[in-house]
Amino acid sequence: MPSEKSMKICILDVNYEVEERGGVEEQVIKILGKTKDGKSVLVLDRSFDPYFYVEPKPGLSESDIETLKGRILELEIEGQKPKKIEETEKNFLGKPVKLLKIFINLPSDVPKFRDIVKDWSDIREEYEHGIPFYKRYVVDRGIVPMNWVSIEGDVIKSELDFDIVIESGKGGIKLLEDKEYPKFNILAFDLELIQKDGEENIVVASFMDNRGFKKVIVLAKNKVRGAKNVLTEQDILKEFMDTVKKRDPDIIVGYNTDRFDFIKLGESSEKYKTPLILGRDKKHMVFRRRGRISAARIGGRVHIDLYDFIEHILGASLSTEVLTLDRVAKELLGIGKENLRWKDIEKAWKGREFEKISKYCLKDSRLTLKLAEYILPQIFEISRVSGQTPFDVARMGYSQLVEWLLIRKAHEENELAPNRPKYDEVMRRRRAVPYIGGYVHIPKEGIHENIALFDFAALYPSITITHNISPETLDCMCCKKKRENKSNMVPGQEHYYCRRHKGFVPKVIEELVKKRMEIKEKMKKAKPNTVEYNYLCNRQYALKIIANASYGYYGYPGSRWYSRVCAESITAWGRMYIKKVIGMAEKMGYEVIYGDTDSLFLKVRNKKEAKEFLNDVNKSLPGVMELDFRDLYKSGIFVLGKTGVAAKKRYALIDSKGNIVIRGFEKVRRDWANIAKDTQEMVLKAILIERSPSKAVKIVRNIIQKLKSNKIMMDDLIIYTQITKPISEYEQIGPHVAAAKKAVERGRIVKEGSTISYIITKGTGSISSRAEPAEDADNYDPDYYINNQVIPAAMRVLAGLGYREEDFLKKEKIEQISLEKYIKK
DNA sequence: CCGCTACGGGG
DNA sequence: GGGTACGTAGCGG
Repeated sequence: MPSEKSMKICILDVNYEVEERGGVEEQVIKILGKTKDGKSVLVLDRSFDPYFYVEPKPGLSESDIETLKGRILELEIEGQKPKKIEETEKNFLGKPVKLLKIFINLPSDVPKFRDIVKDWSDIREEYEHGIPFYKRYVVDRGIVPMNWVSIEGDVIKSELDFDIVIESGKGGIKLLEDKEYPKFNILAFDLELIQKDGEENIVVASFMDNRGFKKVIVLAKNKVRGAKNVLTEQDILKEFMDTVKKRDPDIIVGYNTDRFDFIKLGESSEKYKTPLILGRDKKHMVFRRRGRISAARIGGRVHIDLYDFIEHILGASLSTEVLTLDRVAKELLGIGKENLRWKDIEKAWKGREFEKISKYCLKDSRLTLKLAEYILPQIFEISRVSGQTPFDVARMGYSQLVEWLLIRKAHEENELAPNRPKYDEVMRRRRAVPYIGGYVHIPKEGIHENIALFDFAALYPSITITHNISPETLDCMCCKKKRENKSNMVPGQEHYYCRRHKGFVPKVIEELVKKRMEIKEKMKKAKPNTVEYNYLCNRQYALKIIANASYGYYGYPGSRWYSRVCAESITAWGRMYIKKVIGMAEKMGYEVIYGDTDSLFLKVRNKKEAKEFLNDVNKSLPGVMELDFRDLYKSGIFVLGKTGVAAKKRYALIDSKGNIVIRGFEKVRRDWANIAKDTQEMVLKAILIERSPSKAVKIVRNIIQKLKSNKIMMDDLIIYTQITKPISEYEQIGPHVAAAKKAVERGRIVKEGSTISYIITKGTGSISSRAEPAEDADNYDPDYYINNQVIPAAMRVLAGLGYREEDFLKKEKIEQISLEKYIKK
């Protein structure tokens, strides 16, 4: 007997499924929640129907509209007819539009009905047909994930692994004020795999959760200290599922688990015909396709791949440019991985050092858990601001976050969301001539001392708000006649923005910026490192990143609210403001070392001078525009990126605490030989730590000499590249393909997915023709490694110090370049 | 110059 | 599955 009940839950996830009930297919919304006392709750809601809009051709008479409605209602697809039609009116980019809202029985039928009506002559356009059903649901019902709701409904009996399953319906779910989160069970895991006989097997799995639990499962005949040993890979799989079930996590976290660990678990499950059941719904894990990456979904739990979030969102604000678990954990937590290289894991495994690998694996789970405890609160706050589930937030880019927020706000404001651009339109936008971006004050190259960094707080959002930049306020008719536009003309352009009506996008952004200012005020009163302070900090971070992304969204080719003119207007005003500040600095006699878009580096004598400058500037800035002082750096080098063309952000600084801040130098990828990676690292260190460009040059010359005289180990010359399709399918024979073909001719197996290692050897012809599998190569081409590997890697750093390629190649001694030359006194 | 191909994270 | 969502760089031709 179902019993009626009311409860409060914090919503962790929303999803939907199609179920068969009495021979009829029916969609059901599934909400995952958590009560304050730690119970897992599944809420079922069958009261929401999918729909989309069509806009009849303007000018149709009322009877024409009635006929149209009748024709739509008579449509039939596989026995299904539209449920009903409502007439409604919404605003589309500032103008009212009459619409028909067509309700459909099944979510997957929406595109089918839309496909039929899209060619009808009495229909002008269809809208909001591409919005996933569960997203439609949360927007329309005003539900915000990671917030508390009250649920009225019937508790039902269930075989599933939830503490409570409840059926609710329309009006049964109400949003409450946000409060502290309940305590979630968070389980981190990691796998180790070993390749043997061309096959990859899971050999170790480790877990750690936020309730003091840890576990390692190892494939080994004998007992391994600190681990549970099992005899087969299938046993690892079973033990893995058992552990998840017993620990019953709300959130499962890992690092790169969408693209690695869950794929491997899935393959293993297939190999042993063992269904991979990890969810409270007792169903098999599924991959949900999301463009380039598929996301592993586990029913009734939230799988968060921290790497996905770091790659899309957090990475931009880290100083490391390499987003490995080791580097990210070092930067955020101050602890890195066990010092064990990839190849060493294999060696350790072959050497039967099971304990060593267990420890290594468990350390990764620990780092992942600690990282999750740091990062999840950020994801949760972004969920609250954007209205998207943590599962989606962790996998979205900046543009998607802005887009879904705008879609939600559009619904609240009775605005129609513009359609996504079609593929051809995206391509057209992508190919369009780039517009002028931020202003770059060409760096004074070399080494400088005492540099103060200033930047505008949220320059582009402030401009968007101050100048009311929105597609529907652009060159509006209402201001044209009255000539009110004069006060809001884009610098250097013939466009203006409305001064009478607030635009949709600026309104949304202003709300974010105002909320952030309130939070910033609260933060001043709160004690650092308390729960309250950290929460405020994460909330302001969420508000900041979404507000800051709004400019990029106007110019993002896939954008629904794409407006190249708006994007151009924002950068035009941005250039005006930064130039104004640079002009002021110069007038006051400061040397401007470098400036880019919203920031500038000034040479100052001390902090006091920097603060005085800041005060003077801020007195002169209008409205919400504000310059901030970031830090005073002891020294730094500035480098022009690509010479001639756009100057890139490349600089390295030593801050007041002695930390090195590097921008734009790193990133030599794995398809480069070790010799190139190592040379670049040595060059950077010589400059930043020893502050000796001449030593850096000597290092490069030294490596080149060694390459020429055959003194470099072959191992350091190997280039690793993956073969991503069957070899016969390659149209272009790059070096890695040529090497793979040779390996195959010699009887070795190179499949799709193998990584081929090769060396470029001496001889004539193209680079490809001289690529030999590493194990067959008995010589190497010094010129290739000098010109295509070592010099380009070193030049990334040294180009800015005035060196040219020839300087490394000259036979004669290069003139001594002293450090003094680069230090501005 | 264009178009194809790969990387990223993980092991 | 109301699905098909990156940005950049090297190399061959």
